[in-house]
Amino acid sequence: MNPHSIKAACFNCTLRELCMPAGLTDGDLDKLDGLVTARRKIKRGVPLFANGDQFTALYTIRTGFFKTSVTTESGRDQVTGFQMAGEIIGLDGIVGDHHTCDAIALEDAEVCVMPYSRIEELSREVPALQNHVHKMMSREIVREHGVLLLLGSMRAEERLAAFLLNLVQRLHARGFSQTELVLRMTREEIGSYLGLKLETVSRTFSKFADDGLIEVKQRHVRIVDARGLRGIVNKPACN
Amino acid sequence: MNPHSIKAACFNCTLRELCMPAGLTDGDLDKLDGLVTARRKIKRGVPLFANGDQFTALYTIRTGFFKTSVTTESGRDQVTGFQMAGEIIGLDGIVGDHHTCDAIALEDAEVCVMPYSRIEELSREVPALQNHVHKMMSREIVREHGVLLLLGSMRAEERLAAFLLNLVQRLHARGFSQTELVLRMTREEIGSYLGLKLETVSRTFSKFADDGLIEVKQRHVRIVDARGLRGIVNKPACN
DNA sequence: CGACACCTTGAAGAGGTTCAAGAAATGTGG
DNA sequence: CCACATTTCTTGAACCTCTTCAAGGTGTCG
Repeated sequence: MNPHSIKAACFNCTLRELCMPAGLTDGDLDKLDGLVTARRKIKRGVPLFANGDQFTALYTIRTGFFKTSVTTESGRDQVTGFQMAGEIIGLDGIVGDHHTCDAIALEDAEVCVMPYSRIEELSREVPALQNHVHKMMSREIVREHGVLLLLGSMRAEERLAAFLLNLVQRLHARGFSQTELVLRMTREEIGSYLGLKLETVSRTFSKFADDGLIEVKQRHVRIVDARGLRGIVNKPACN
Repeated sequence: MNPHSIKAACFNCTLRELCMPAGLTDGDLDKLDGLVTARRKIKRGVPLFANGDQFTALYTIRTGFFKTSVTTESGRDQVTGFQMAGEIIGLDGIVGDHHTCDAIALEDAEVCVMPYSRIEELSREVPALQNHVHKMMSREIVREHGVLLLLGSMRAEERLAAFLLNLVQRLHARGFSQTELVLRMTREEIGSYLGLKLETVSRTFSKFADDGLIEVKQRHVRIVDARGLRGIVNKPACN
């Protein structure tokens, strides 16, 4: 895959506004040629990188769906996020030259490989890229703040409602339905992310369905009453 | 406060190895002159910045102790971290030009103000600084991964043990005792951070004391059996 | 010294987990 | 293409951890 084809691909990529800084000049775009050195296809279930792997690059998801998770020596396991097209993974590796989490494809996927050394070089030359990189990292920090809030202060129903609304909102931003979604992950993975057991996730789905908030059939979910879900997340001002 | 005095202060600062990149040349140090434009004293209980404040700078803590917390419109509240000397706060503000959390001094404190625009400029010129900034942000992301693991998969005793060990380890890295510490935060703030109620925190402290793991007298804690605490955190390989 | 914030402890209750069994979907190999 | 194995999901019942509510104790600061 030669650099030229990559450049053309970035230029024409429908995801550009998701993963590239806005307002780049043509000169900037020329310089950013070579930021993405390769594409990589990842089969479902396969790690893009794993805990302990040498850190060399950040990855932008072109297609597919990933989960990231951390694991302790004692076998504890925590899903830290689910990532979809246009989102970046690998930021955890910068600090220690090695990745500290696993990134596993939940469906066949393709990513753009951006060697970190190039990111460093280019962001010295292109302030818009520099700013963009900083914002990506800051965004990830703020996202995790939200998850901390969820894990630290919400009950099962609130967590799952917030999770569904977040997922569907991100999918909608990518042109998918605002009301229908297909879960790419198992109940257990949802549970790990939300700090719940898979049985609790399943039961809560059933309860939402009983209450007429959603329709669930395995991994297919239809949001029937988004307002109702939002009510569940926001209402309890009790602390 | 003139730039020269700041430069001298950074140069001589005992915290330099905590908050500055290692291996700077004299030329680099000259360039980094002007990174810190001011110092700011913050009284206990006062916010350094608050949710919604315009983002202008990052702050390195010189002395004192902070907590950061996020709040929702519905009044939900979550402590996202406790920060001590040499640590940086404000990274949450980069993505949206406004801070999304509160940073409140838990004791009288002093911070070094580093305007973000200067950080951007200087890190284009000084690769060591650029790398350092990236690492700081990555470190924060990894730190939060750890908190997600804690909140998502640990029980009360495990959380509190992990919390104490983390605190004492960071204090030790700053030259304080490995076994004795004074908590700067209330039981309620610890509880918020750990996703527990203050009563549970209090009870768990008492239990640790009964079990001979620690001695507690209000905010004074003495680690009697660090190995035992580590055992609590690591043992349960059940998931 | 008195007011206020903070901490401790008990008892009852709720929410989530655990264990268990069965159903539904998915994938595999013949 | 079907049968079988495997994974995933659902649901029930008992249990346990943490929360809630309540009261009293301790420490701190003006």
